[in-house]
Amino acid sequence: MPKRADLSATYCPVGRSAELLGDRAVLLIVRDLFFGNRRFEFIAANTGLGPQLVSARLKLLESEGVVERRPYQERPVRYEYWLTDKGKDLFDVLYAMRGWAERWAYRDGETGGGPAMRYIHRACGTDVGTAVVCPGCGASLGYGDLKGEASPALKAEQVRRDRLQSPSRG
Amino acid sequence: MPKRADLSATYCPVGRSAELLGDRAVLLIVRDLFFGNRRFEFIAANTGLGPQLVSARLKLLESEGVVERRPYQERPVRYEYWLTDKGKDLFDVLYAMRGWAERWAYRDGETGGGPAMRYIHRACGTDVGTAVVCPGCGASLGYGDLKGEASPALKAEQVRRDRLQSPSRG
DNA sequence: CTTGTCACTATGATTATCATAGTTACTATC
DNA sequence: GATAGTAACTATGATAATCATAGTGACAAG
Repeated sequence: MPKRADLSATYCPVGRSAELLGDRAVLLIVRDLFFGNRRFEFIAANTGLGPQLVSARLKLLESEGVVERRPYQERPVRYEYWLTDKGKDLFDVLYAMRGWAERWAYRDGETGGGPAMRYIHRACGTDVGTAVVCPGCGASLGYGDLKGEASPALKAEQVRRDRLQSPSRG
Repeated sequence: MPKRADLSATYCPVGRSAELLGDRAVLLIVRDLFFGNRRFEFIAANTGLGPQLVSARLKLLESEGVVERRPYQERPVRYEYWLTDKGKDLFDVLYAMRGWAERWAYRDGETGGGPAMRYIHRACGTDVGTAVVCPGCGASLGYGDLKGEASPALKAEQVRRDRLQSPSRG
């Protein structure tokens, strides 16, 4: 395709977000980073995206200040990708996307009765469903307030990263 | 590019949403529909997208049950596009995107001091800023609870649809 | 000195997107 | 009644993004 039109030259805030977030690869990578999946190879494996796409998008996200590259070892130098504050602030967007999908994107019983991903309010232990305000205690819910638990179906499909993320538990 | 990988075959709710929402054109079109911009030509003009893209995406959105096509006149038959309940439920996602952009995507003073788009809680009149819970009365905020007001900068750039949307006020 | 790990880059085929122009089905004006 | 709108699209060709697959560089371990 010809160079895609630059839509960031708008005053509309949705338009500005869309320039970055209107991209499957970006969304999936950011999702994985929220899940604690920080290594290049695992991001590529878990998202199903090719390495060039992952590489290109991580560079884009870094240049946008959403992601930060940090070496986690020398000899050989290897990098991990971490969300910055600007990146962590995308939680609301992904959480809203998740809520919409839970309500509309599954056939009945597809996930075995419950949601594909359950969220528990850490402070009071309530299962929040797809709410943005805790139905138990009324607190508003942001990044860090929630503990996610994937359903068995979702867990089964996620790339196992036990080996690398917890090398001592082998 | 080769046929893009189908990522909807996942149990991850963000992945399922991303299949539809990870697309600039989809986001911009849905935004315009929320703004009440329901005609093909105006959507194309206001989003800056070409007619083939708008056509293709509207068909996709219709097949996904997000958008509904309704004739607004016979002779010749002309259609408008309306959000279904499933489509209206995307409000939270776009509102979260807007909030993120307001906080991160503008240089200081770019919009003349305030946000690019101001939202007022209809029930109590409070300017909600980028909150998901009204800072005035504590109610949670969804589609219909808010009244949006574009900043002068944003207004100036939007396609004027006064003529067609209110034909009587000429 | 061969194998393995991890973070990438290179290549070629395929397809989505863009800009521009054209089509269809009418109404309104000259 | 021929021409000029209007609105919702479709057709065409150029270009660039994406995919699958393979390869590279830097090092560690056996």
